[in-house]
Amino acid sequence: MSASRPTILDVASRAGVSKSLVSLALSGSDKVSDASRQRIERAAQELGYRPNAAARSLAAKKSRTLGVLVLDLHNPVFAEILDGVQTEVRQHGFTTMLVSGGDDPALERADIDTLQQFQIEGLILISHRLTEAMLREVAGEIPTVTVTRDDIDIPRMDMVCNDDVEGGRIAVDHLVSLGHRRIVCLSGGDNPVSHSRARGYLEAMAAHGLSDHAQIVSGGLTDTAGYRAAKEALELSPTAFFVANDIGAMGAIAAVEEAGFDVPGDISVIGYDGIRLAGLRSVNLTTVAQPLAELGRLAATRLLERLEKPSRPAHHDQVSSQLVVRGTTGPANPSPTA
Amino acid sequence: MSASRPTILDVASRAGVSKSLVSLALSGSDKVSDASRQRIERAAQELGYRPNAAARSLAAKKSRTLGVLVLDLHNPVFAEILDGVQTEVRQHGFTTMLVSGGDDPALERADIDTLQQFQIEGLILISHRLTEAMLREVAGEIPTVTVTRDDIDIPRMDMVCNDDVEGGRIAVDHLVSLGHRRIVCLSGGDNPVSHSRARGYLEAMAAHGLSDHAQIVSGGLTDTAGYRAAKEALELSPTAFFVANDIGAMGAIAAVEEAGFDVPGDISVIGYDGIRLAGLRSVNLTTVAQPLAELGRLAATRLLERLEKPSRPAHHDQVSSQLVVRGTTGPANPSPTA
DNA sequence: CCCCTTCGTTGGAACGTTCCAATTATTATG
DNA sequence: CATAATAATTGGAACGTTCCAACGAAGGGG
Repeated sequence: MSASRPTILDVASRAGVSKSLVSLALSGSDKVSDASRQRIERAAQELGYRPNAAARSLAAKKSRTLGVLVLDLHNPVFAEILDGVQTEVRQHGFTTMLVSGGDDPALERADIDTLQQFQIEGLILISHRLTEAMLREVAGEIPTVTVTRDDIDIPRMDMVCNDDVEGGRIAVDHLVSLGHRRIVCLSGGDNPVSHSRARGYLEAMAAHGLSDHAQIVSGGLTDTAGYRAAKEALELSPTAFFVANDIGAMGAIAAVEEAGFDVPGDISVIGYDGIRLAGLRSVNLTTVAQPLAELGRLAATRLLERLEKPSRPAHHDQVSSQLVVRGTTGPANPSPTA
Repeated sequence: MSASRPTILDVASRAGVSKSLVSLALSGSDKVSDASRQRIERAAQELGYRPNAAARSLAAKKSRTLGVLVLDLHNPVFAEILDGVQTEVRQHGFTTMLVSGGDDPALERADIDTLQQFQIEGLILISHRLTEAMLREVAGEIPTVTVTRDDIDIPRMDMVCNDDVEGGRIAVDHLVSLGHRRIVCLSGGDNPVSHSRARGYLEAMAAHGLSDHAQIVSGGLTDTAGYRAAKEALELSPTAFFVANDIGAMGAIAAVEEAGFDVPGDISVIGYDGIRLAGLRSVNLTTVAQPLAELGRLAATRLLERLEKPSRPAHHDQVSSQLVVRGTTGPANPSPTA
């Protein structure tokens, strides 16, 4: 019937020392005698003592906690980035607090607010929904690193992202090498990531003298968005789709097959991200794979570095993607509609 | 040069009132004059004041925060349950703190520790990795509700789960109605969820007089686990697989197709969960769908109720699944191996 | 044998909030 | 117009921790 959780004072009295010494011992100070340390540890153990993070963060003025905001927990791509973040963060003795964001910038801003109320020391944004103004505001208040966007230059804000323009080019190069010319880009909508990928697409199309065939249909980054965009884009009688992300590509394939076409026999589809799921034989999606865990790891590293040295100039990391050829792309079929 | 974040005292002095009144006003007390309230709100606004959750939780002895532990962020099934949790929790003015759990019980236990340090008021466990002893310990310390497990009866611990036994039966009934007899169960391994589903499978097989054909191959709840289990189970020359979850089923289909069989022409595959992704035409998985968001919503509701009335006896909710017939199941092929 | 250093330990202030009891301002009542 | 009742506001204690200045006890050097 433990009235309430034991505090440091309970531990202190049980060990027969002062609360200060308990604090010292539990934080691993070297100026505590072995005898005391042992008694303290035993007392803590016996009482099932667990430090109160609220009190700690209040007194120490630091929380040893990092906030992480992700765009959409439904898309496994974020889980894979998160893996990288977690690994790195844990190694440094920090805790992460994860929020998944509502669907619009205001909600997302509110989530960051919540995070800040918990006195997080730094913020990792794996999302691009925030407006530039909001982002500036946030980055001004707290060390921030954004993952997956490279469109904004904010003084103290680190960015780690994939070279999405290059990725777009890689996708197009692959399709062109298979003989495709009517390649339609199913963009992920109005956000920096999708813009860059679309830009890479346009540049590569131009480089191949296919500017006349370049067409972008704007969708979103979910399966349904990919499905709808593909359905619409089918009107343009393409021989291939470059879809802005893997989950979207899976949706696009669904639309293509539903319309009675074969992938890749009639229409090739290439995605972007390199989520594990897409590697399954039954999905077997050709894609432009980002080093996802590495992206997360790097973001955590940069943030941790900045906590050490807050005034350091902004670091912009860019990692490269790699083409992963699987089963959804193949030689161009001259008349897929037939 | 904002030395540091504004506190309630800054707001108070700017509004020309005492800190107590600010506290009152900001918590929406009705005993604050309109004039004061307005001045306080304006001052807070202008200063960009954000309450310090650590201080608040310390003083109020409650954090208004719920902890959520999920088994595996890579499986979209958890995101869908989480949606339900979030909706409900937010409506009640609570915040949720999400941790994703390491791979083993000890790590998961450590994650719960972290959650507890943050003084969460209640815990939602969407995981079944904890040992019974750990679970008892945790549930003894903090109001807890577990989702997706129904194997343990702990005094104050609420449980909400799907009727997995019934679900297993539904799957088998469906396959049998299509003429299948050599139905192999690809179980999700050694955990309560998978056990129940397997039990439903066994019961239904028996009910149909197919006990002789009942065979369980143990795998896991990931795509790769499903893939491996299917590969192994192919030796048993089945005409259908009942896989313990959708992601696993996707892996299983990959294995089946890789072995040169057609789904569902040669071998039918039915999954379990009803994740949105599996509804995509390109996946088109027949499955036993749980009401995922509802599961999450219910869990949150029960937890919130318990916070009101901590001594209430444990509530065990069980929701029903529904068969969703899509494209991966079809009439039995008498000799798929041929 | 005294003083100085070092080691181990301690009490108290501080962190930013909530909550309560106490105080003051305002309004209603006879 | 005094008094009671009510409304609005306030200061101070408390929450559980960290951190700092200060303390006593040993030990070493002169």
